[in-house]
Amino acid sequence: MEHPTSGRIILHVDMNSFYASVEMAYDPSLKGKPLAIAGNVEERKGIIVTCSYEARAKGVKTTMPLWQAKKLCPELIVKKPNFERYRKASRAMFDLLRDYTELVEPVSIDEGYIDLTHYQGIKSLEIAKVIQERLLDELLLPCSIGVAPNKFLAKMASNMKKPLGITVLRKRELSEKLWPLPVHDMHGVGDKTAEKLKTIGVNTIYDLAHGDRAQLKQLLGVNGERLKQRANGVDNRVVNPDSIYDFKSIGHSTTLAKNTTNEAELTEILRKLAHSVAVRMKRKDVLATKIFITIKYANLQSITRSKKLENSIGDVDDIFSVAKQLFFTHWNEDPVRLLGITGQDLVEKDDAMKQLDLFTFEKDAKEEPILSVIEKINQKYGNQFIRRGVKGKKEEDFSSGTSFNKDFLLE
DNA sequence: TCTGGGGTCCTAGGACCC
DNA sequence: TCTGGGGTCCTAGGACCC
Repeated sequence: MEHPTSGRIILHVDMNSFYASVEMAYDPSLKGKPLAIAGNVEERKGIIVTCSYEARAKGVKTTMPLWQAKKLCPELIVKKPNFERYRKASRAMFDLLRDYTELVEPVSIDEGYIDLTHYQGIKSLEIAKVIQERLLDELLLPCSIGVAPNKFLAKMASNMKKPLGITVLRKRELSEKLWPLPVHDMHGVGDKTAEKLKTIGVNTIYDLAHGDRAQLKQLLGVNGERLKQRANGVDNRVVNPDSIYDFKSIGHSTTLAKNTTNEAELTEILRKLAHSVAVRMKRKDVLATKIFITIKYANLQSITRSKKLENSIGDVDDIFSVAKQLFFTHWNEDPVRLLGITGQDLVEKDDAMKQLDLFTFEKDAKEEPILSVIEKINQKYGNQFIRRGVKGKKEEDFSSGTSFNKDFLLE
């Protein structure tokens, strides 16, 4: 019998500067200009979330404070994020991918894996080209695609040519295409891990691929062994279209306009956060068995404190009461910069009533006065871009607005 | 002159149990 | 009459990703 994870063909589709591209699709006059999406600078949330390639050319980067970006690029056009738009564009994109296979796994709002192993007739590279062209022609959205025998290599491949690249990464090409890269470029290796690896002389992916297994395990735990495997092109994770239904926590947090020690103010923020969490839990028909709070102080140090509950809860008042108790037990009375509440260990409240957030009407979402990308496309091409749903559930009108469980993930 | 908000997975120590 | 060894649960925190 064939091994389920051998000889596969996996594509990783990664949208290029997604939020900025969606804004350009809405307003073509923005095309070719340095554009950044950033939060509210008055409320200290003015960091760059995404920016166009024209802005990147001037040195503007994700997470950079707005003032710094403007210094580098005075003509920078700045827009606040419009998540409703991005979710619509995201759905259109995944629907387009589902024209080729049901084996589509969204990993965030703007990227996903598809498994073409059993695709009949056409070469995978040809399909990648068609997908890229269609996303650009029909949705006006550019993407990069990686084609490889597993998820890790597909992810690394999609990253190799941006924007609008297609990269095929075969096992036999590892030494030439993957191994020369610095180990920090690997998906799963951040600053801390790269720093640790440096101490044992691992600087490139080649070094990691040939590193001592026991030494890596001692340094990084199970992650060390896994990273070595990945560096050698081994990754057996399957493409799972149902992973979007699998959520483990629901949380909200907010950076305050000003640091504060005012108890009434802090209590009020906790109440609002509890409300947001409760609304989303209710929408997904789940209850939480564990409540977490996050407190970030002025020095940017944050702490989390949690409470495991006897009975799972979902009601605003219950969430608020647990969060408030946690906060006033653990708060050191220093000025607070950020507060967050998260519900974890989620259980289904009522299976029969369960509604998947992906297809749920969002009552509090504002209607958009201007036409969405999808609506524009549908006017132009007819309704061919509203496609079948997942698991036989009927789709609702796009204009109603939709939510996506990995909705606020960034680029 | 500064660092958002949404997540996932892993580790580690202490309590507790057999 | 001097301290095994395996397991689970709870809590806190680190690292990483988009």
